[in-house]
Amino acid sequence: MPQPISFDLPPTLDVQALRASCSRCSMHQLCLPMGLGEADMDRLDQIIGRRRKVPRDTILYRMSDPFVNLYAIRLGHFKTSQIDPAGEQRITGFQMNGELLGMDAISTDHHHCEAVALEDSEVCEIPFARLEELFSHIPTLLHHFHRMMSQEITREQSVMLLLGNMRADQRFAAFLVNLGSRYAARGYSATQFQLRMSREDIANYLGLTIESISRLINKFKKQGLMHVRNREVVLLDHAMLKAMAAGTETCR
Amino acid sequence: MPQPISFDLPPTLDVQALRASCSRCSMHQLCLPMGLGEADMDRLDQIIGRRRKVPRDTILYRMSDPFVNLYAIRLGHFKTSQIDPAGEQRITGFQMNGELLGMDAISTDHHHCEAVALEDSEVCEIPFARLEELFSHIPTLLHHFHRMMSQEITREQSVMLLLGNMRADQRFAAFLVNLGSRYAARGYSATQFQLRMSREDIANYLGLTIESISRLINKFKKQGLMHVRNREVVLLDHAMLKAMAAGTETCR
DNA sequence: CGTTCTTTTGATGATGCTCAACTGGGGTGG
DNA sequence: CCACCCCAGTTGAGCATCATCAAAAGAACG
Repeated sequence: MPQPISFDLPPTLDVQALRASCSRCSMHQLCLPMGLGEADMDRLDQIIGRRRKVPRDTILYRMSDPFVNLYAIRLGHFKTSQIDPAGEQRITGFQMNGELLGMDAISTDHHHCEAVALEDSEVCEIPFARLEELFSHIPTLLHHFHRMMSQEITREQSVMLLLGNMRADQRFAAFLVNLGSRYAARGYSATQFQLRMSREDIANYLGLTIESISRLINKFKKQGLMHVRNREVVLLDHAMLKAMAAGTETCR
Repeated sequence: MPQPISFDLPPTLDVQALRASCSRCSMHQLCLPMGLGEADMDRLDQIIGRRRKVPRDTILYRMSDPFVNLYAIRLGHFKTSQIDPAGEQRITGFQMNGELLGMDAISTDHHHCEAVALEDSEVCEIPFARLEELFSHIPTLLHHFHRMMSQEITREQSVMLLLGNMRADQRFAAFLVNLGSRYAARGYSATQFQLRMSREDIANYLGLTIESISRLINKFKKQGLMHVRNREVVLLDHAMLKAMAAGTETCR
């Protein structure tokens, strides 16, 4: 539910605080400004409209909304979903801070998926038209942007492999290991973290049912692969989980 | 098997003939030069190294080859495949003329998949570093390139939906309809075409077995949805196939 | 403390895989 | 020319995996 607006702070101060600043953002090593000098980072800052708070369960953009901005996640987690041909909501990915939302919308000028915050989050709005203008002046920025788009392509390829071949236990193991490594890249623990998404979201994303996820969690627990308490997860046998994801170890 | 090299033509003439020319290519409405004027098309031509023949079953590039070029398919068909964690070859897509190969390699400077010609084909080699230089001078080209990368992202998303949810008959119907619409975009029949790939490739791509594909073909035939003779296909009830792909019609 | 939503657990069944045998077309060599 | 082989594709029987349905148990929230 929306918070009441507070009137007791001078609005100018708020606007200042809301202005994005890549150089002071902890994510600038992973995010769009990666590898830029101070001067170029400032130029990027100038086009980034504003920092925007996105409360939990809020829709950042909907399917077929006109495409204006990319969004860099400054803080928090999102899920992206599409409506499949049969009319069902299907989750295509989970995104965390430092990642970019909306790249699939470039091709048609309309969003192909819907993005929802999994917790109270913050994004930087990046007007794409202005970003493209900037590219001709900052080749480094352009190149890194291409890397990020390409990375999204390879990410989706690995999901394709997962959904096309792997069995339920492999999928779930791969999911956990993937989350862990992304947290590790952000300086957090690779083996101990909180699931920001519901079991239902996980199941939906992995092409399984919520019941299957529940059973898998139980099986993994019994085998000493992990601890789970509600959404708190500890990966106890990371090596084994990786091997299972790779299909070299099977889970009895 | 490789053809013997012919020595009875002046090599200079060959080189001329092999030079790419976007303006004279029938694919320039779909491919990279879309929307460019003559002058800009010439500049693009200048960086495109050469037109290269790729005989059937030839590997255009392998996984983890260093990334130098993108390839625009001028003629023919390709498949791209990856080795999955379990060590199996898995097909991630089928590409036809006017489409771009290699975009997934940008992120790491190495190819993530292998591309093989399904028939005798021709590609244009596009040195990516030089293409990126050109972008700062031709914004239209840059924008269209972004659209193509974005399109690849949405293509993969739809495969994710297919592999994650759809049942075997839906997958196969979707596969056929998709091929048809791509042929239609190239001025060919949407309902009558030749499969360039083996049953095995189709099965692999759709996350099914070759036996399932065989049974599906039979079922579709019996229901009067299509004719199949070897690799020759006629879609008889296109509407029904589309409905099946969408899941609104079920196949008894 | 009840209500509601999420998660767990159990029983049953369908879908599509595995394994195995068979078919048919194209090429090769005697 | 025919026998043979080889490969791609087809067909059949049995089975594993995971979905479905149903119901209970547990967490979250007012």
